[in-house]
Amino acid sequence: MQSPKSLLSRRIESALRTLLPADAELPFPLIVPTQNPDFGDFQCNAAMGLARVLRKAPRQIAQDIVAALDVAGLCAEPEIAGPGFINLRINPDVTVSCLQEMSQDQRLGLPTVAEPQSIVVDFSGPNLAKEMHVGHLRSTIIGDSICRFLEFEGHAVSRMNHVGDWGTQFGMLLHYLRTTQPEAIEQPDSFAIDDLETFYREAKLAFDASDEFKTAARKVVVELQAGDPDILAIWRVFCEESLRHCHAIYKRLDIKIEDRGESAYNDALKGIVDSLQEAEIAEISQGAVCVFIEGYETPMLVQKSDGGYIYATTDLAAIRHRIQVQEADQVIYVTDARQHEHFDKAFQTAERMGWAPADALRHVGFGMMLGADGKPFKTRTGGTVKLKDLLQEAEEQAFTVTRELGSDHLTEEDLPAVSRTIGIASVKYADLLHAVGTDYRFSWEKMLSKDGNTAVYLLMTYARTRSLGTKGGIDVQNLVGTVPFLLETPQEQKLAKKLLATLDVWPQVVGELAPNVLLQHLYELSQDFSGVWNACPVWKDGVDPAVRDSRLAIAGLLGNVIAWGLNMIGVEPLERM
RNA sequence: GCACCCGUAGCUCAAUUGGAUAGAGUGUCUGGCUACGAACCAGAAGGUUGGAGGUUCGAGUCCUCCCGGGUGUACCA
Repeated sequence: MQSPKSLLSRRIESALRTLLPADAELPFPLIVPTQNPDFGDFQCNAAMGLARVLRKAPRQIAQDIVAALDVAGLCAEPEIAGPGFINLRINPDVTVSCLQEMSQDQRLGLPTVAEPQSIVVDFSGPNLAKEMHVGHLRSTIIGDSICRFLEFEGHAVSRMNHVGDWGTQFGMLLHYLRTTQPEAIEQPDSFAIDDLETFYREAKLAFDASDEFKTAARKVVVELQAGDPDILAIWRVFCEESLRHCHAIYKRLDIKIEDRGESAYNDALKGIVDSLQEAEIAEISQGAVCVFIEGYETPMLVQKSDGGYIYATTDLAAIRHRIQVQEADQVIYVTDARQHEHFDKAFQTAERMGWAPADALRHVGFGMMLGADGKPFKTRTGGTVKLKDLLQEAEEQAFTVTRELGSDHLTEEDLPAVSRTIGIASVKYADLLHAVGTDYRFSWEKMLSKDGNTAVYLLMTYARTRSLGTKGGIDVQNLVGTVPFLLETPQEQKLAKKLLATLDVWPQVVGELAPNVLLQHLYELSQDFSGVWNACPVWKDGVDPAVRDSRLAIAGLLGNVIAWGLNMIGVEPLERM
């Protein structure tokens, strides 16, 4: 469906076409929402920009635009202000009819893409040698949310877990496993490591303590790379166990992802290097095979001087595989921003080699999670925070807060499940609320605070929309799209316009892969609804039944929007809390 | 050294990609539950957008130079 803004944009576009040469590019954006309601709902700033092109005074151009503009049935008479702003105020009946249309659509008026693509999203990607830690949190949460965006758009999304399942540290781990738990090889089903971190530490201790161990560990690496069946079997046992740990986390976070480790590309690595050399894109320098890239001092190494391959080689192989074998139209990498240079180099190289079309590869780099002191988030003793501990802590704190505040809507038995949801939702929300690209400070206090912009606020708003009908025995969802909207108060009108703005915000969210823009919008919606809640009674004596129905329907629609929005960040709303 | 990112209210963060008076939350102050969820709402105070130039009708945003912080920078990922 068309939002009021897009309806208006079309009219502006027609008006501008009459004033500009046929081949001229239209100014962008045609209109933007006003920041101040005194200026109406939308404003067109095109006149100022066209002043030079048309060699006319901007205010005169604004008048010309207004003269050519047909706003019949859409908005009030445009007003020209300041240097040439054109202010536009949407007719109330347009708001109502658009809201009606939105209410009747399962997708809330949001379209699917005309040409669905096959898109690979590479995210999470922990190293199987160790336990998942906070460093994987942002990639996992942001990556999942991006997948949800693209899936909702109608794309075919492959969620790929490019786990670190290869490399020298596996020699140490596998040899340690072989010596301490030989029965694991015979009975892989019964094998389990309680704590990967401890296991790693113990293996490292053994490695450092004994030259014999070191030699054996290095031999294991060689055998592993040579494809020795016995060693491969141990390797599989270990990787599967480590992956079980990962998927326990994913399950807790309600995240689906498909594992495809680095090792899957082993057989392709030699071919990658050969091709690069044949194409004379790679050359040998200081004994290593390197790709020099314009603008960078240092090359990207694809083969070490000892003949070994490194992550750049694997990433190139993965790119080629994803584009050529998986037939992806697009590959999106969600990793921390520090890897920007690496991916820039890899992407440029892949494009030059014809392994990926231009603009098919995209790196979404996120900032670091910092502690209250502004330094990387660590435990009190300076250690790495395990992801499972962080989630545990979040759930426990949510439990405490939930119980302290109490609820007339919950029984004691509801508490564990509800607080788990709140805890996990809070972690996701606090992360995605921040712009992806920048560092942010992690704060337990803010995240689970009882007031402010938190997951709890949105969840509570949703629960309130759902419970609003109970007093009259009505399910508000049944009224959505079936009763007329009567927007009597300023609060309701504001909320109605904001609901329609969802249609305009969404393209930006998915275009920029910016969850924070979505959450900002949902928060504003919730605030506007709270305003309605306090100003517009539903069950008070004397409320006109038609007004009552309208108010219940708005609550119902808002609930649907919040539920949808939370779903886009991987949060399932609670009916009661 | 070179490259990239950042510097916005006491604190944590936004700012529709160059638009009008830079916005939220928190904290501080004032007020509000016989109406349905107060985990809420209404209002007040709080700013030389690190600094200096420049580009133009208009700059937090673009260009140059400083200051301060972070990250990367040849065989880890």
